[in-house]
Amino acid sequence: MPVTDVAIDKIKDMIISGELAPGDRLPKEAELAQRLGLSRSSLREAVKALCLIRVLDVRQGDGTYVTSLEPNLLLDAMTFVVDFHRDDTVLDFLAVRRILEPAATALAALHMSDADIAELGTLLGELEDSPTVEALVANDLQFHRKIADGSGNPVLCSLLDSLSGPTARARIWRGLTQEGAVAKTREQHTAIYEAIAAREPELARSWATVHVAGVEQWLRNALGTADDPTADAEPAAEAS
Amino acid sequence: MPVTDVAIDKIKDMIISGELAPGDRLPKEAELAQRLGLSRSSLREAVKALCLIRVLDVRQGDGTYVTSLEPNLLLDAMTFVVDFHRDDTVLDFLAVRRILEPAATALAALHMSDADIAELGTLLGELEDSPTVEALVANDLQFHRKIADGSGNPVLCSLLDSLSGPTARARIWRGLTQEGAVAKTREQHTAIYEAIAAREPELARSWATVHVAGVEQWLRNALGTADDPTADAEPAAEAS
DNA sequence: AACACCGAAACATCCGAGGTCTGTTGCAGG
DNA sequence: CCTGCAACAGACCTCGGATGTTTCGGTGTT
Repeated sequence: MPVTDVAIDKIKDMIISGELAPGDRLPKEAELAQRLGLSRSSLREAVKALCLIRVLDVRQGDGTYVTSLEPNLLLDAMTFVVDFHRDDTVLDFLAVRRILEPAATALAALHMSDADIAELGTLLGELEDSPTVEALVANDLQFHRKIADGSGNPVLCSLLDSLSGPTARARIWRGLTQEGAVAKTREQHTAIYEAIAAREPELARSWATVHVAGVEQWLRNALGTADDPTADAEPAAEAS
Repeated sequence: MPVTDVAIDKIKDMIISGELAPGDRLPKEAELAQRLGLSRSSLREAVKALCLIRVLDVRQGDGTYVTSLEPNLLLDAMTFVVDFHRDDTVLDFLAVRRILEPAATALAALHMSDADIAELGTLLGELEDSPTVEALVANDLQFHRKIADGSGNPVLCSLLDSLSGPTARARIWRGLTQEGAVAKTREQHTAIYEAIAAREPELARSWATVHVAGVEQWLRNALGTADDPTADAEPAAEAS
């Protein structure tokens, strides 16, 4: 095994064993390199790799630190991974979201504070009648993120965040807006909000299921009918 | 932004744009370095990072290749991330698994082939009466993986695989065996298997829920109930 | 007390020289 | 003609040092 990989494991072990706690500073490059028995160059490769997945945080002129290691930070790295999956496996990712989102929404109906619910309502009102695609995406993202956050489970929240990341969403929205499904989506968002406000987890879950399934159905038709993206075929889809 | 990070993005873009397809070989280090406008050392850091998350695959003496980019490979990297979360957030991870596992089991009841179901049954029979902890963990892992795989959704499968990774499991099992819950677990596994074999998705889902919830409940008690105030403080726990 | 300057510490980047592994090529033997 | 072995070239691996940049903290001036 390459020395760099060994170094990655060593550092990982140092963190897991508790020798390095979140927020701690690592020994300086030269020192740590000697201690692990390799050159600075190789050590830097290891550090860079751990940096990509948000385990370490290097600050030039200061030092290298262990991050907070909170779930949202680490799962965040998954966004990067999801970016690599575009057309082919989008439906698989969406299917997972269809499982998680209703569950998160139900949990949110139980755990969200009144203040957070109020903010959720504000969010709905902020959207103009004819919003730009960018505003729409941003609002949609915030709405679902707030609900996920309201589930009280940071892992679930981060996971959903990664799945519905900014990447795949824009394209979907663009398509949806072209078919004038904005109104329907807004209705569903409102319904989800009201179910949460009424503290009705099962109702919230159902609306969330309907909501995600609608997008899924639409997407399935959009890229399922044929590989030809210009084929708009059935405008139906979406919901019913 | 550091040149290395720029390089990571550049390579990422080259892959996403299709310039580099899965399985393709990258230009040699020196060449790519010049093309991206940085030194070989810095490029190597970028490559190493992308290697950690299974996007690239370097083979000494041969060259650097883009991996298949299949979901299982990329999500696999999440196992590495999950390893960093031990005692504190295990329950959050388990809660997510409690959402996904029943859904996957229900899907498996619908989609698994008869041959795969037969293999699942074989797996159950392979376990001895008084297995070692290692054998138990291995068998349990295989059982759930096979079901996840049977869901037909590779993303869901990989995600579950990461969540129930080998790390957190061993400890849980050790505890469970000490309380003699092995028999109960085996019963539940059998029930799940029979529900799948009978093609009863809802029954399979319920058994899976019961199964995971049992582990969750046990773990919650084992770790100390004082964590979640909303959690029922019933001493009920898991076993009978 | 507030601000500007300066130097030490630490990371960022680059370079060039060996080392090691892998796939291929060419030759000899069957 | 096919097979097996050995040498070769290509590509990555590792190293250590030199130089640039950024940050932090101490110092002196206003």
